[in-house]
Amino acid sequence: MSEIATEPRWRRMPEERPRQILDAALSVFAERGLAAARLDDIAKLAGLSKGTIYLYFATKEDLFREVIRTSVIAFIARAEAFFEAEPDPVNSLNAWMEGYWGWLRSPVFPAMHRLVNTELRSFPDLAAFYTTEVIERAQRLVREMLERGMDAGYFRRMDPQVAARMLSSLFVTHAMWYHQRDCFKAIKDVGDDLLLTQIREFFFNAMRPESPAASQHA
Amino acid sequence: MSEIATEPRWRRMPEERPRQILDAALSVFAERGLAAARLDDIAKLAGLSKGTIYLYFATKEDLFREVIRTSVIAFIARAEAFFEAEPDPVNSLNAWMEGYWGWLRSPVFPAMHRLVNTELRSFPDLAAFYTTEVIERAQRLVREMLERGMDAGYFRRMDPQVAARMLSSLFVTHAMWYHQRDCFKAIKDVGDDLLLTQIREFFFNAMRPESPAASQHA
DNA sequence: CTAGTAACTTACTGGCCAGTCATTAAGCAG
DNA sequence: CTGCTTAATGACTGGCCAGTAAGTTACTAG
Repeated sequence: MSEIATEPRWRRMPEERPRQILDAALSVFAERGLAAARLDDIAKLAGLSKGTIYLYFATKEDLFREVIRTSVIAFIARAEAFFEAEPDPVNSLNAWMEGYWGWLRSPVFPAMHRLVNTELRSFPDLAAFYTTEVIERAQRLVREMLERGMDAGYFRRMDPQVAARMLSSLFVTHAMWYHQRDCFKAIKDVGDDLLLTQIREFFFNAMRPESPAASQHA
Repeated sequence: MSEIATEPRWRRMPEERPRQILDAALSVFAERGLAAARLDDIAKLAGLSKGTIYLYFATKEDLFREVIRTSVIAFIARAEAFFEAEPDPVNSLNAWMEGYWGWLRSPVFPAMHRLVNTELRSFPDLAAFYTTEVIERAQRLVREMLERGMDAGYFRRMDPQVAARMLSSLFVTHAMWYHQRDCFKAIKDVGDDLLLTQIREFFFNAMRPESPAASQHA
């Protein structure tokens, strides 16, 4: 009798729930992995109860699948936006690096990477989709930028496919380390931007044209 | 009374047990991951009972620690010993690359990498162990080789820590792709040795001195 | 104000599995 | 053969957590 009913203990938000759950799930999956993620933790982070999750998703794996699917779609949309930008190879490559690095640092990537590396065999449909629609598409674009850079004399001549692979290699690993900075102390003290700069400079150094006078070591 | 006692139901083999358990554990950890690995499965594969494992290892994590120690640290220790014996930076670096690449292609690595990327966050003490005993030790070794190479003028001057990180980055990612060749078609057609050559050449190109004329700095 | 119902919660269940311990049996010494 | 030591077993326990369902509350139409 004393208290006025100010706030209800919970609200009905059937429209917003799926989005809230997916966001929380992504966060928890990214941090803990699929097996170690607790649905109670996801519920708590989303500000609702575990039972509510089961109103919108049938099982834990179903939820995981949906998280990945929506994240991939978001990534592709963003990547395509980058690709429409510059025709200049160095500018577009720099823009791509910046955008790629931004995406890699988002919580989407570690979950994605985990799926690819560990849980791929459980989701064959997602595996095929990811390979053709994400990896090969991105690789082709980078390769084209590098080829133009070689034609312009900005980069040394080498197999552009290999060069694109090397660039991806550097980015992917550094992104994984970035997401585990507390474990990998070598990364911990290095700022996000500096990390990108280091990768870029290392890559550009590897790609810089030969000096007129050739020098070799045994 | 009918059967002649031919074989005992089990034998005493206190010397062989640890080795058997570690082998089985590596195999199961590789296939299922740390959290999903069942000690009963490990016991079954090793041909003994779960209780026996606890005669030799205190906990599951302890077993994992020992698996890591025997499979990885032995490799690093060998490399360190080799590095002591071979003072020439380029020779020792080439030897390191060859040995590293060989180890990365063994089934030990994907298991290790998977565990580190997906599950180590859930086991902080294991993470700390892995960081200090594996990563930092290997990184220090590579860094010292690179520093000597810079001092000798073989490599351009740059932060040796960063250079070591870049080298690791290239190797780790390529190893993962190598182990998933059927998914990553970019790697599929490239032979093992060629892959190593590509990585080595890319890295040496990134590290080659700015100007060949000015490579006599001590 | 009052049902009615859809959204949400909470307390519970059942299965799984790391770790334990009382028991069994291999191997050996005398 | 006998008795002792200890390697090894396997049934058991206790806790954790995905998934469930009965109960509760917010909202709404009349």
